[in-house]
Amino acid sequence: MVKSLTDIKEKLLSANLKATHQRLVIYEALLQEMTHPTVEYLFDKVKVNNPTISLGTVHKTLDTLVDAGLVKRVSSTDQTKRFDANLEKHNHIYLENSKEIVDYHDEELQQMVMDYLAKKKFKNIKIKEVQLQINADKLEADSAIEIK
Amino acid sequence: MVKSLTDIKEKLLSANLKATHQRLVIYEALLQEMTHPTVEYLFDKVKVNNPTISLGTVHKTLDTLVDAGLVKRVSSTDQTKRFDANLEKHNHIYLENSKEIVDYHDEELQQMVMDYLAKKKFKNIKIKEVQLQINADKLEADSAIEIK
DNA sequence: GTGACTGCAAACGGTTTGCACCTCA
DNA sequence: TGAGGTGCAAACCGTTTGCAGTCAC
Repeated sequence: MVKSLTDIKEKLLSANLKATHQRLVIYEALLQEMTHPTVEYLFDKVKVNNPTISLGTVHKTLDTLVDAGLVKRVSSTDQTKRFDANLEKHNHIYLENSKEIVDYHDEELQQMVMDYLAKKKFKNIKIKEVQLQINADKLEADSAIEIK
Repeated sequence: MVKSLTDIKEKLLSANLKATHQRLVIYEALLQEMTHPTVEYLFDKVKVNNPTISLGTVHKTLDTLVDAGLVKRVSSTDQTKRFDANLEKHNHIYLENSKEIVDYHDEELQQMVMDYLAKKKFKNIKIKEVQLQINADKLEADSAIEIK
């Protein structure tokens, strides 16, 4: 899942983007994140090894990556932008008591819901994708979550 | 679904909130909305008949209503707060091009997904509810959305 | 009457913009 | 070398805050 710098450079070039140092490190930083970081968070992370990078550049770069389809914006309840480098369709399990957010991949479920919705007659809208938000409680405080 | 002013007053009082004129009209305006309006939108709507109301009051009132559990905040991809007076379990259709968020009730779908998930062996978590996020585009700019 | 609420205006904070300089292809 | 990217600082805009005046109970 984690890509090498060469792979990332490849990705950028094939999206017709110049593979600048800033884009490389920002994209790399986002790929390493399992959570859905804010711009500020990525800025702080990247600044450690790239002290001259500017916050505006991080904003612009992330917007560029989203436009290029390399990265997604996720919706959130705070007013800050959050990003996700995981392009695979996946669902989120919100563990309310432990406040964790776990990814849940399930191709079959995805397909089942899409098929169901396709049969409904939705007028005037074109469905692009569905994402399930599962609210749950973790039963044993310190145990790992096992899915499937 | 749309409540009378007396009902709304009742609601406010039973939540230990003073039933001020501003709260009444803001809550009423939100209850009438199907598309999860922003603060600005509600402000403009309410200002027509209440020209002296202030934007800050709309912000404070909506926060108060959320704290009291009368209203929900919905997550969105823009940076503005959006609200929902519908407390029933339901799914959201995010219309990406028009930036609207529309409710989608579907008991059958809800049940189908819950049944599917019940068959999976989730270790260590207890599923409480599922909510579907449907990303879509509106096909005709000024048309109403018709579902089912 | 009093504590809570409103309206106003200033402050705040994340995002965007404009522009001179720089750099990748 | 030139088109496009970066860094910086100012502008922007939705939200929050502080406070004097007002209102619901």
